[in-house]
Amino acid sequence: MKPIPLHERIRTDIESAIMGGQLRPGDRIPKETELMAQYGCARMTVNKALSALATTGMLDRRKRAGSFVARPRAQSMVLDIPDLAAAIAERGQIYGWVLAGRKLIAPDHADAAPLGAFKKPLGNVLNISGVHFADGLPLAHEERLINLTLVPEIADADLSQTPPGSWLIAHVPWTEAENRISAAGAPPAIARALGIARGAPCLMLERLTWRGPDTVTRVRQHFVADRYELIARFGPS
Amino acid sequence: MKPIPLHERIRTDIESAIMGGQLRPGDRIPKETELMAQYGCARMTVNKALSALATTGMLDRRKRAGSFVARPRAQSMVLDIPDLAAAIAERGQIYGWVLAGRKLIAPDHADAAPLGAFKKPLGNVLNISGVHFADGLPLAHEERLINLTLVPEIADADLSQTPPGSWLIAHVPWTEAENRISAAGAPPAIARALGIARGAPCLMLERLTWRGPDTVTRVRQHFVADRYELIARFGPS
DNA sequence: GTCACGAATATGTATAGACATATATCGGGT
DNA sequence: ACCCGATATATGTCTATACATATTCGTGAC
Repeated sequence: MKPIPLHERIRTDIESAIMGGQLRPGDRIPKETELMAQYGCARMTVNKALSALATTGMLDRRKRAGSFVARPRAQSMVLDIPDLAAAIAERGQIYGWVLAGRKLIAPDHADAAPLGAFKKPLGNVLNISGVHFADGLPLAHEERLINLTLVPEIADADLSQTPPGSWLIAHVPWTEAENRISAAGAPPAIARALGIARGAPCLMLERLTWRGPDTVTRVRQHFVADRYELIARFGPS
Repeated sequence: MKPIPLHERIRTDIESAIMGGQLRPGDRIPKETELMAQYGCARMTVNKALSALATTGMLDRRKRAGSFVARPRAQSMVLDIPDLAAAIAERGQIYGWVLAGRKLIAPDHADAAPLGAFKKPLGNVLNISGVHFADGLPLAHEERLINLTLVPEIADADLSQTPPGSWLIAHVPWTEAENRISAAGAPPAIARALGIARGAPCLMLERLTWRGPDTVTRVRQHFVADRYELIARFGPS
């Protein structure tokens, strides 16, 4: 039917032995030559399997000592932060975006500060704000700063049709990003835009995106509390 | 000085070409035989580099067609969800835990339902609630269900000293976990425990942990809004 | 023109061997 | 007892080769 590659079989064998508890953290697993004999294959094949497990952090390999089951490290999970338009469409709702504000900020203005952390010569900054809708209901307010020096083309984009996040994801590569996730009461202006009470609980997502040493954009999104959640998973998808 | 493995150099070369924008999504990269000539090495070495890039989702490889720079998929980031005790200690604060409630729930009770999703024979369930403190200030309320069938030893643990999360992370391996992150207004009981107003915004984290097909534990934490945030990063740490 | 089939091609998997490198262990000297 | 260096050992990297497999592409039949 489907011939599973041998190196993959070795990998999953060990993986499930760890998952199932037969191999516990700190335990030593058979050395490459032993597995090689056990599976009747070349060492490179075993090595490929074990190297893969090592890079995913499931094994700890030390020369001369052997390979050991890694102790449960910091619980790092994969968090999918999708493009909002795509995420809403995927869950079968109709996406909408209303541009509320668009203005240029001089590089020395206080509001532009978050983008200027690394490199001195900062050009003009574009400030965008608007609201994301799902099935006509306000879902999130977004306020964004965009470094025009790095992304001059966006000055010509029609951001009343395409939300800036979707535009950027399709046009600008980035090398590094940081998301801060917290909760906050809705500030008056945002509460008004979202049609909720002042101080009503919101999920706040703040993302900074860099390309090399330069900050590309910073976005701050306020989600209406019970209309959105982020999901982070770990394990066999 | 530092002999960097060749396959790693090839990998980082291509990686930075993508990051830097010289290679754009959809672009085709040189075929293995070309890179092999360019670096003067065997194909296996090139293959190792490209396979690694493919498994991290940076390349899209198709037989006969070639290797292509992957389009920016769902922006998946690494979210560190640390043990609270460790996280608070790390940021230089004094950690505290107060156990508020501890009771057994019969397997057929409605409250035990979240743990019984997969496998029928569910034993007793332990219900724990308490509050985490940082520097004496309430930080988070926690309510947890623990599957006693999988973790019978915890019945004897002193959970008034050690919070259940720290105990579990040290004693129980898990294979899969899911975190849901949202915002919510504090319910009355939790608001009272945290010393905040009813309905005050909270960051809510709900985590389900499995071992194989069995649910190990479910925890629901309410963080006081301005006292905690989660950070997810992507890129060169 | 279009559809089916075979050939060309890029990647996928695997092998057997070689040398490199880090380090745990064992001796030996003080 | 302690420190130090030699040695054995397990992994790390790389090569040259071989065959498998999935697609694309071109060719030819209809």
